[in-house]
Amino acid sequence: MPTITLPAPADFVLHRDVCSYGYFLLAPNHWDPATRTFSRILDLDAGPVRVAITQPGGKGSALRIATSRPLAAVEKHAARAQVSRMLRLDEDRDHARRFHSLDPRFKKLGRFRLFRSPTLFEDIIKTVTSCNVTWTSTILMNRRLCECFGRGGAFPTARRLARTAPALLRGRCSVGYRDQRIVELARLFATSRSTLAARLEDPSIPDADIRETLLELPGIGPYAAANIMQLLGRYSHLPLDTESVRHGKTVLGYSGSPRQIMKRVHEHFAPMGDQAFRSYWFELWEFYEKKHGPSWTWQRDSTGKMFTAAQLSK
DNA sequence: GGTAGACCTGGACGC
DNA sequence: GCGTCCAGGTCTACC
Repeated sequence: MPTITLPAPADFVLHRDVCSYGYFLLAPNHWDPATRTFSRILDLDAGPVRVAITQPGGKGSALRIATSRPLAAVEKHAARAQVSRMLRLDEDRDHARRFHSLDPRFKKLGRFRLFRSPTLFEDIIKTVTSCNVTWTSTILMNRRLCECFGRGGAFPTARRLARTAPALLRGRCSVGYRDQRIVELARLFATSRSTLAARLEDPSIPDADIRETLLELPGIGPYAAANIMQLLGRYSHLPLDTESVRHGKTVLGYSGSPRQIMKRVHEHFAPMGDQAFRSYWFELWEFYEKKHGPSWTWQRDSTGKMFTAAQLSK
């Protein structure tokens, strides 16, 4: 099998940094706990390719990317770029230092990277499919999106979804009333990619302006906007949802209405400033891992389907 | 600015 | 196997 290599930052640990956010459990992503291999289909210009990523040399060593077919030089470049985005290889020691100086609890484990998708569009659609549904439905929607509309099992591109009838999307992928919103989002990214995506990924634009832009998009409310912001590497806002309320009650000991608890959770993490989300998230993640063991041991079809609090309470 | 109700689906539950 | 209820953010209408 053809392979390419990708240098990793000195503190990078594949199993820890892949299994750091729920999206590693969503199609087309696949994590094999037994071999500690991350695999998925990437959609490259010349066609889809399956990649299987390992880190044979352990912490800080280069990543080995096995590909299902030989790649031309330009494709290797594109594959490396997509993998780098997914694994946040651009976040280096300075990011870790900044976060761990504010919240030293996670320094020993070295946690600060959060897994994301190879493209911003996939991150946004994954966020939309996680709104107002249980986690098992999110899993199902993403699987069907890849099966029905992705080239060779890849996540569908904006261009593909932009020319999909909403009713077809609903019928095949069980996305419900999100059908129209997903198609509208796809059209925005397919037709104005150069402006919208570039704006959202422009680090020189202040958080408040990015948030405002996100809130104008169909299907994106306060929760989704904050989540997309962390996926963009902006950690100042908290995506507060029912999980946050559960966390506020059970871990932080708050009581009151969901609204009151959310407000207190927000205030609790406010001192972390631009690192608030990382502090919040890894505290939440630690809670899940106490219940189910390290996230890199979770089986996609068992633990991976029921790690959230709603399932835990049953 | 705050709030009630509709939007869909899968899963749990009772019969 | 069927019907009912519930969980889950966003959006719109209304106060």
